[in-house]
Amino acid sequence: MDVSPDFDVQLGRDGVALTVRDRELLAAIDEDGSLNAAAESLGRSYAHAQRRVVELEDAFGSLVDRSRGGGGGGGSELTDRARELLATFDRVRAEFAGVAETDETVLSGRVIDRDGELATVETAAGRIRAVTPPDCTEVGVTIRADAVTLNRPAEAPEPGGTSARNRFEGEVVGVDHGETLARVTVAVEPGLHLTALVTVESIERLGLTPGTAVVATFKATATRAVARAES
Amino acid sequence: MDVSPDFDVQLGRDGVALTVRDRELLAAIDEDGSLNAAAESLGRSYAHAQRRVVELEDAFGSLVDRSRGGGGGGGSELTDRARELLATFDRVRAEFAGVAETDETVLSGRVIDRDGELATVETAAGRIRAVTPPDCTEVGVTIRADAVTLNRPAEAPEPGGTSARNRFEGEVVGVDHGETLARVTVAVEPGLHLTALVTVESIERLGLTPGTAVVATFKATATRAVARAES
DNA sequence: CGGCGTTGTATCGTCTATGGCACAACGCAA
DNA sequence: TTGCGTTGTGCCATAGACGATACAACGCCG
Repeated sequence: MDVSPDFDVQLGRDGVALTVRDRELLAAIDEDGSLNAAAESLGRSYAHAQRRVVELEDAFGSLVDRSRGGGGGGGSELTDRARELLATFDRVRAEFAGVAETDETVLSGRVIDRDGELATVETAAGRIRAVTPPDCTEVGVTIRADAVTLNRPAEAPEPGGTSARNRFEGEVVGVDHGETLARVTVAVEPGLHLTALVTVESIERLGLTPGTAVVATFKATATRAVARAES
Repeated sequence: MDVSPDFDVQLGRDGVALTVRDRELLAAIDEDGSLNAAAESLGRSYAHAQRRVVELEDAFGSLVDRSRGGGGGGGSELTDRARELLATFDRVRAEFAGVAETDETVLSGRVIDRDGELATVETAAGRIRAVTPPDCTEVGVTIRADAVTLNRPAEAPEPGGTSARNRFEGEVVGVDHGETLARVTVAVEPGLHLTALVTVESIERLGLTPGTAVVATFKATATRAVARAES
């Protein structure tokens, strides 16, 4: 169907949400040294920017040290708290961006056992442990490519020795080289592929080429199931 | 600082974005069998709902089979494509929700080597391979708890045998039991903790209690660095 | 002491998203 | 043929977000 997932991040606190727009504003204040110049350089109204800063400080605490009068008329500067806030915003945004970018393999299956948030799902590829919402049996299981680690069969950890609850033996059927990252397609059942995102360094180290036998492992806590329309 | 990350998902296509609101609308149409009743039950205006459906179909193709006149005056029904769209929307949303929920450990460090998207970051815990944006040396590395797998030292995969590029030996210092999931805190350096999200099943299987020696591994492709303010 | 560029504050106009409403078109059933 | 509940369409009202403008307060500096 070819849709592109997109997202908006916000950092919430006390009912106020710091959005991308706010992030830009704070960054511009940091850059320009004054609330006025920041609004100007962003093409926004000073009045609104000022009100917004007050609003944000109401919820997040002191963010901008503002002073009026004095040499040059005054100016503004970000507090350490504001910088910290920007940093966590960027971190969160980077995480989300990672999710939006990396592709995933989706398997449909049926919940055959459940224990709180965790369920065992029977799929065409075998049984998968995944985080599952309550009250659903027909589910789609999504496995993000960056969550799948590939191991040489001889050195793959035994199920009892690792916290990776899902383990599938398979054979590499395709390697899609990027510059430094590569998508590896692993056949775990005839006609059933799992894709893993690994570094080209790993490709070379493990000697991954079509035909190579590998063991793919991924954690139950990194695997999510969602209810599937029973149409 | 105690902020709560939040997000809005959308599925984009041809410049139109299918939002949560649209998802609700389509679901209501599916439920109520008519566009009219759907708008009613959602407390929205029919006019706007109808126009929105047309807008969406402009971008996504046929979504709602609508018929007017006839027994009961007509009615509407979702197409298979619409159902598929809802399913992928839910999957994407579940992925994002997972990211927003699971906590992460953040390490600050310096890029000491770089190869395209991938960089080696020197941190207090050691060297970490992570996906890194271009043009930054002072970075914060974030490691999501659900991306960290714990292994028994004896059975931990050798660096050469796995695609998990990051590997740290440490000692369990805390286990925060949930119902079926648990957060395990691992000290990889004195005073430097890494948290992993694992199932309680794994806790028992690996015998994880404070003092247990473990090897924590996580993939470079699941680890992201972001530029840090050099204040 | 006046100038200057800033911060604060109030008010107004605009744009956009949305609900409210009116009315035509439709097609089956009584 | 009439009634009915739906879809389709146009127009207006409302609310919120935001820019534009104006003006007071501030405090160093020449």
